[in-house]
Amino acid sequence: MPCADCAIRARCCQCDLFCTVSEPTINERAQHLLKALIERHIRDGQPVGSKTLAQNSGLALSPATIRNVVADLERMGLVHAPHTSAGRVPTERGYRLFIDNLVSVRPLDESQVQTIAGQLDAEADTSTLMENASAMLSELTHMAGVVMLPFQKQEALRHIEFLPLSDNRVLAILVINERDVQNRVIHTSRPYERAELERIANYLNAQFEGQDLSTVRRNLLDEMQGDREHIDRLMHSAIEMAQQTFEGENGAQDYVLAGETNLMDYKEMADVARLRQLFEAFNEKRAVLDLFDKSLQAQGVQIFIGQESGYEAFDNCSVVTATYSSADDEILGVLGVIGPTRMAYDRIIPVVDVTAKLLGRVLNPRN
Amino acid sequence: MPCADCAIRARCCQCDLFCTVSEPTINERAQHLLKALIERHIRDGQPVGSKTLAQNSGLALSPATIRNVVADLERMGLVHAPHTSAGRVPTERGYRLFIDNLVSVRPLDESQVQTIAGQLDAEADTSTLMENASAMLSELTHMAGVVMLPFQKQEALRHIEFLPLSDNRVLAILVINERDVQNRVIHTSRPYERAELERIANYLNAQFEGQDLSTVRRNLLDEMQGDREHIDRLMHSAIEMAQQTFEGENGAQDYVLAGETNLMDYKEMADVARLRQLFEAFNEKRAVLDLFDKSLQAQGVQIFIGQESGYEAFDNCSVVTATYSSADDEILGVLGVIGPTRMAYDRIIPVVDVTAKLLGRVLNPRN
DNA sequence: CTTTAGCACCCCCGCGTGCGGAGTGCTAAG
DNA sequence: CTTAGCACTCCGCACGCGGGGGTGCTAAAG
Repeated sequence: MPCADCAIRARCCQCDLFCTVSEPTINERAQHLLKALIERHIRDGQPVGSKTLAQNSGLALSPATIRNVVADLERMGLVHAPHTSAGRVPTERGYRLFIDNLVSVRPLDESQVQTIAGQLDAEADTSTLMENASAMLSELTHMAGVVMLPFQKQEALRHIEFLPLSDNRVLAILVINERDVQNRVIHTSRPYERAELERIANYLNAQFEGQDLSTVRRNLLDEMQGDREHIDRLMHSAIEMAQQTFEGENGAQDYVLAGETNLMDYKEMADVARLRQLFEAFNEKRAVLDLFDKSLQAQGVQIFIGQESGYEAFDNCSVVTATYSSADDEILGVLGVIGPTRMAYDRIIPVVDVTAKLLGRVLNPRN
Repeated sequence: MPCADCAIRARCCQCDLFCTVSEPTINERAQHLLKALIERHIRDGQPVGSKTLAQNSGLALSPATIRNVVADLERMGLVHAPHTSAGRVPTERGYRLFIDNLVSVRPLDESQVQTIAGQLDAEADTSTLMENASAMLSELTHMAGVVMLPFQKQEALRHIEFLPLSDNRVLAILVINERDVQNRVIHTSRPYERAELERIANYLNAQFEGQDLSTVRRNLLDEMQGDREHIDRLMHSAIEMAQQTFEGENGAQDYVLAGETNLMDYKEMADVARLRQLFEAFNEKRAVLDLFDKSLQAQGVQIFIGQESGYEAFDNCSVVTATYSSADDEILGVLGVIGPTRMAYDRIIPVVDVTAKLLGRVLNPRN
């Protein structure tokens, strides 16, 4: 059952990656009750029982009736009772359904949007901007904010330069895209004179200037594979050197994290061992990067609930991401927040959404 | 009472900053017992009672006698009983006395030193080196490792390069001290040709390579006042910029933190609220930087116990720092570890000490 | 067939109680 | 000064108990 009217573009029926089980039909009333139950649980964190639900759902039903319905929901795996006689708590599948079909997102009013926009200073340099965005996300949501650094889609080699260091080491300086300068130390098989390095650099500059970095890499490989009799030693070194230089250039992505400590306030995160796991994941970065990478595949807001992320560290967490894009709708990167699964999605989603849009807009004037 | 034979140069009697109360005389036996008590407590984290102490101290004394002595220690504020009938736990003053006079540091054996040395790769660039050092500290001690970035005392201009950008902008690239690369966009009053920029760079390189930045700047100013023709505003602003960059960097010190999450393992850190405070302090950096700044005043190992640090976030923590220095004993920076006050000082102190020495040695060949 | 009231049951939670263990301070004797 | 003995204190733990919130089932009502 595709959810055509899926208000937010969440990872759901559109992709069969997570939603392997097709939901059995679930009638209007049950949906309404599930929604009320989840909203209630999000509000106070307690298991919610039939009585509260009866008073709270807006439907004129007796607790007994509600018990029957909720029992169905439990059979469907949408809610779960922590113990025999407690109320019900949403399961991950329950949250999934809620987010895909039920949640009523509360759009931000104009003044809030203005506030966010005001925080994203167009004048600041990129990394400061990312930090601000991240800090803002974490502040607005009281959770951890993450902003992945934007891709440099076209990495045109602008200039390359080598400087001799001691001990067979050479400092390579690459200028990419007008203003990005990278430098790294490479180890060579023999010492090089400065003049020699200059000639190598000249050759590479003449040959490759303006080309995309990946193209450069490919071309270098080609040249290596050809006959190479006519390639003199100089050329050979040039290529060897360039090869080494570009090898490390795998576009290692990175992100800016803020407000992790906010997470320590939630009672569902009280377990120090889990907390440690989570913070270690933040440090290692791999999990977050992988997850954000997945989010790149579709534009807009996506949500990973608990185990959907595939990382144990995020087990009791939800991750809400949104891509931010350039004016011509090219995706530049991803941002988002990480918090306990029990989060106020109706507020969080628009915050992430709007921040992403505004960040894209601010980023736009630049290259 | 100055402790002339203070084994490790700790913040103690030498400076009256923290040690305001002069210890009443405390006899040999009491010292021995205090030492045994603290060592025991460090080992198992439990309050230690008279019986354990009797069996453990090596002195042939009955529990009753020991009780008397320990009661004295309590009156002196060196130990403290959590409740009426528990054993004793060292107070901060107790730890202070222990560290200043009693602790028997266990020097690392040669193989351990070699291991550390092996991890500090002299080939790596500075920031990687700092990260490695920090990671190693945290691993060896199972606590949080901190390495403050070294000061750049002498800033020798190694190479300068200009690249024309669009719109009267020029990208200046400076290589300083072998491997530090700085770059910035400079706005110029008129467009420059590439050839022209090359000429300027060549001139600057020929003229000033190897000189200290401030010297360069002075010389440039001199030249500007004299023969105007050769000197370009461009050159001037390039050097100015380099200077700025470095000033900015020196002012805002920074550090590399590793293994914070280790701290989550200690049961004395189980309180999530305190943990949060601590981690926020790590993020804000101010507290750590201030503390490390204080450590710069004296060479060698220093220890801040609990409230001595003056920061609430470190209340149940101790900070063990050591300065690392160049060959000519000029202090380059500080490193250290942060952990619960109940830490194995006899092991931690030499680890920090040796790491600092080795880091200084590795850093030495450069600049 | 659905909804509802009633009922028995279940389980968590907080509270008081009692008990054993560990350690102390005091006292009096060696 | 040191030590044995003793009374005392306090913590931690297990146990039991009662109340509250909530459930599932059943049977009656709509």
